[in-house]
Amino acid sequence: MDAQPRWLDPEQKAAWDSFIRMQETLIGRLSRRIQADSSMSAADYIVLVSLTERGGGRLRFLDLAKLVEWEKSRMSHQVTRMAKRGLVAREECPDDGRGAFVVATPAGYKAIEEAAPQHVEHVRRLFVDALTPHQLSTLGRLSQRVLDHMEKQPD
Amino acid sequence: MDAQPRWLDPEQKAAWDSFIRMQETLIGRLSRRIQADSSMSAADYIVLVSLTERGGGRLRFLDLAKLVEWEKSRMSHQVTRMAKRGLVAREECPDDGRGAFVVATPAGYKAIEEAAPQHVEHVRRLFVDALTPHQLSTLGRLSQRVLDHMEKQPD
DNA sequence: CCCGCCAAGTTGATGCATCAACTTGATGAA
DNA sequence: TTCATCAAGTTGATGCATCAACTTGGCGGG
Repeated sequence: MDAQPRWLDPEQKAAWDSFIRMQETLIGRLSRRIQADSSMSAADYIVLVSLTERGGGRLRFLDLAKLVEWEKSRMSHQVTRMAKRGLVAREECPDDGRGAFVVATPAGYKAIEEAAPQHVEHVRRLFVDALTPHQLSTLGRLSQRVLDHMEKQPD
Repeated sequence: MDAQPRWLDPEQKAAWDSFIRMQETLIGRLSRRIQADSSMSAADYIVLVSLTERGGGRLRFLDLAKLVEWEKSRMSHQVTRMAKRGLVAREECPDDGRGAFVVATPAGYKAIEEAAPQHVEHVRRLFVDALTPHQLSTLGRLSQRVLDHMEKQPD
């Protein structure tokens, strides 16, 4: 009944395997580094970077969620945890009774300002420095191409 | 005191951002697909593939963990969950009283045999088909290069 | 006005990831 | 033999991710 599965050919499979292993290793090492260097999680880091650098330290809940491309539920749980640790605070929105702002606290600013340079160093050391500038830009271009392709595809 | 942080230059940052977004989107969509198609998690899938295709359906615990490059604790929890769902079973090791085998059950085989072709189709559709063969092999080569580089780096 | 609908955000349940602490069995040296 | 040590695997605690169900407030039409 079914068509034969169309497996990847050896070259395709090798490329896919390398990509997957690289990506897992890299992300794993970077997150563990963030944790160890700053006692923040990778999720904390992303949220604080977006909030402070792109949102000026204060954003509506859903704007923040869109910025990092997270579901609102994920963000809500995350903000709850971060608020418990004092990295951000929730504030009411006067314009919209349902709404909420997320605000970076001074401790949040301090944490991100300390963590960011270290994180960048690790990105450099593990990733950027592995490639020539030309190779790096090729990898970026190919990534963007895959992204563009995915956006045209159904889920 | 500290040296100025050496931020990424705009080209580097663009490449890094594209890579990160691509990788997150891709992995996210593929895992959700596996879940939806087969009611297995991505973790279940990886374990079953390794166990059946590379381990002949039966492996010592730590061999399996090494194969997928997981910590033993992670694998132990995962095997517990999978055993509860009937995908694998634990068996005692006669040679080594501490040891344990992990064995794929018939249900495990059935699950992976149904899931694998669909998964490959999604990898093709989202990733492989986004690139020309030449681009794909370039991406594979660059990934491998980053991997090799990371292996030489301390944690 | 009021009612249905939608938008914003929360909550609870479940599964996954990680770390540290623990148990138990193998092993080699005195 | 016996003891210290190490290897194999488990367990518990905690935080993160995802899904579905829920609450509350805004909004537009009758």
